[in-house]
Amino acid sequence: MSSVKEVAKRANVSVATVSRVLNNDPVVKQATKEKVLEVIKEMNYRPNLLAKNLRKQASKTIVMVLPSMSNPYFSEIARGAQAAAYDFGYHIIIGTIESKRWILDTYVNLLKTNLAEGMIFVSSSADNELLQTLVDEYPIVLCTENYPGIEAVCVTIDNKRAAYEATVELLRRGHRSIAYIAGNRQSSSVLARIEGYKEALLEAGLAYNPDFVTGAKNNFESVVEAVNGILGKGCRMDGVIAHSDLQASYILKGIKDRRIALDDSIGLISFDGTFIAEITNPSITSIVQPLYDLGYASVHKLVLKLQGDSAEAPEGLVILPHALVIRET
Amino acid sequence: MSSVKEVAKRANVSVATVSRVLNNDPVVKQATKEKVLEVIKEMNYRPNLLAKNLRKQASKTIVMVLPSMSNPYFSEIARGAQAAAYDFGYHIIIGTIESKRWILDTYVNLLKTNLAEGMIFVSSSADNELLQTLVDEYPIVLCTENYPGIEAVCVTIDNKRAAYEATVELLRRGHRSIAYIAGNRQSSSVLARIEGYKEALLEAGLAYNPDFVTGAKNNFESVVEAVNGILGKGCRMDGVIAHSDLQASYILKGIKDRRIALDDSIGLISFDGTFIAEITNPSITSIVQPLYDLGYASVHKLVLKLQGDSAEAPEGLVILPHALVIRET
DNA sequence: CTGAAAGCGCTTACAG
DNA sequence: CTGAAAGCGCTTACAG
Repeated sequence: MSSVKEVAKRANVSVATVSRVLNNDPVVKQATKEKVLEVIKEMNYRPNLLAKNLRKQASKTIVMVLPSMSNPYFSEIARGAQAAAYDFGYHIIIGTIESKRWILDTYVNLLKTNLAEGMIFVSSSADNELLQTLVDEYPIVLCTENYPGIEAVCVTIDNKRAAYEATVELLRRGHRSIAYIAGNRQSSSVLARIEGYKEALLEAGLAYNPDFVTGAKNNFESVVEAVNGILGKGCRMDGVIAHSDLQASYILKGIKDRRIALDDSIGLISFDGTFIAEITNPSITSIVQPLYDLGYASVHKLVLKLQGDSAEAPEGLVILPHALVIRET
Repeated sequence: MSSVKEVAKRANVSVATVSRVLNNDPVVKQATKEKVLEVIKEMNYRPNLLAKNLRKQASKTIVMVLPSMSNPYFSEIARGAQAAAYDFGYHIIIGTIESKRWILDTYVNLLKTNLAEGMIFVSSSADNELLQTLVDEYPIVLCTENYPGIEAVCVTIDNKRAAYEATVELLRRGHRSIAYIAGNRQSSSVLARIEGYKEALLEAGLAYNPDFVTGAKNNFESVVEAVNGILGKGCRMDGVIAHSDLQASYILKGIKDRRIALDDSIGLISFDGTFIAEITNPSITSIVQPLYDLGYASVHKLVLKLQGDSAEAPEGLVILPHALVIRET
């Protein structure tokens, strides 16, 4: 209810002075400052940020879009992003796309209507075309998924290396027929991971057989279908690398339900390392991604861009470390 | 970059007319409207919502706070809330508290600085005292968790009834020593559930023994400790009701890891019915909550409040239906 | 060190 | 049906 005007009147100063106190302008005389602060407290005054934002032409708000929240993979990233936004003094709006274009548009509109200053795309939340037009006009950061041809900072892990390590681990255990259940899209991370998988096989003197590689959506039926598709080609497998913990958990469930003709003693390694990998039976060996840090770093880079700190202006790839954690599979 | 002013100039009308077109004021002559719309399109003009918000003294934004996102329980609620916000033309900021007071304060500040118009508290995201002061000043809706003495709409399920049904199911199967692993706090939902559990026992002619009831935090160690706490009192149990799917999954994990001296053939029923209950082995029988609907309805009620539609002004409890879904435990 | 005044980009009562 | 003007609550260059 109260405004700078009323505070000014009560404190016997001008609105300019109140504003200066509010913004910690060191030019204000100590005594004046104290009086104003006292009045502010006494009136329980809070500045109207709607006005401040308009005047400063800045919302101090960023948005992060993710495919969904149902996978704990994304919630961890969101958690890191939230912490970073707070640390750097920004508001953050976290939205899930759920594969619906109109939802994505809602968030993009925040940018277009000045309600947000920059945006972070996690995983494959948008297509190349949209991304290109946005990158030209607004500060954008990519998290997890790089887009070929798009000139934007991308914070991710070394997917190729990680898949390489997972494959090497399975080979080390003596597995020789390793299937790769990839993500749905031909995204850059999927491609990089398959590269790493391939490299490890070749290094071990094994042939790369495309029949052992297929994609699956993030639901039980699709994963069962994917594994059975490989099996159906007459391929026998003794190891599997899965695109996510969730996918791996579906494989275990499929095996248990006899929907998949495999034994759960199969070598199984998944990406992500969320708590999902720990609550299944058997628990799943996985490539643990630094999810919190990926979210945090993405926001950090975006803030750097917003503040136009050209010295630290981030460009290109930011690679964060992953780790292979051995569990029961 | 462009503003109503520039659009007005190009269309040879006043800014007032442009604004009327923007807001679909039917008073504008069709021809004028068309011309303005054309210029808007041609200039690719988007209104600056920072200005509109200030002028209208409304941000068209609501905030929903949840304890965390790591439990899919909360992400489903958030999903419903997001959909509702879109349907009713509001922006929504979804924040997770992570048990940190400073994070909660961040979101409360959105209210105090006019950046948000109303707030939804999911589960126990705030204490009674804070809630009371907020309810006095702002439109507030509670989701999932009712607070005694706080006069706010609360959207939830019939927790007592649900726990009653879960207990009856276990009794029906012949279980006679049923433990209740509750949530951490003495919240109203926990209390209601214990009531239902108690009622079912008494109806079956069994005694209610407080030794069989204990609380646990949402992590593995705490749940193991809770179950072993009951076991340590010399209580033998053949059935367990758990506060959440996650807790139930920890119990199964504890049994498998031999940290809990029970067999996984134990009767186990959990609350929530998220996908967690499906990926465990064995899968968990649970009380399925209408999570998406709880989120959706919470936003709907809040919007009703904001629009001051006193006819539909919501008051008191809104109870949504739950369902007992039998799985393997 | 402080104040008067302009202005951020909209909307809306008022007049015509 | 349309326009001129005031005003939402701030911040900031300018003058003193």
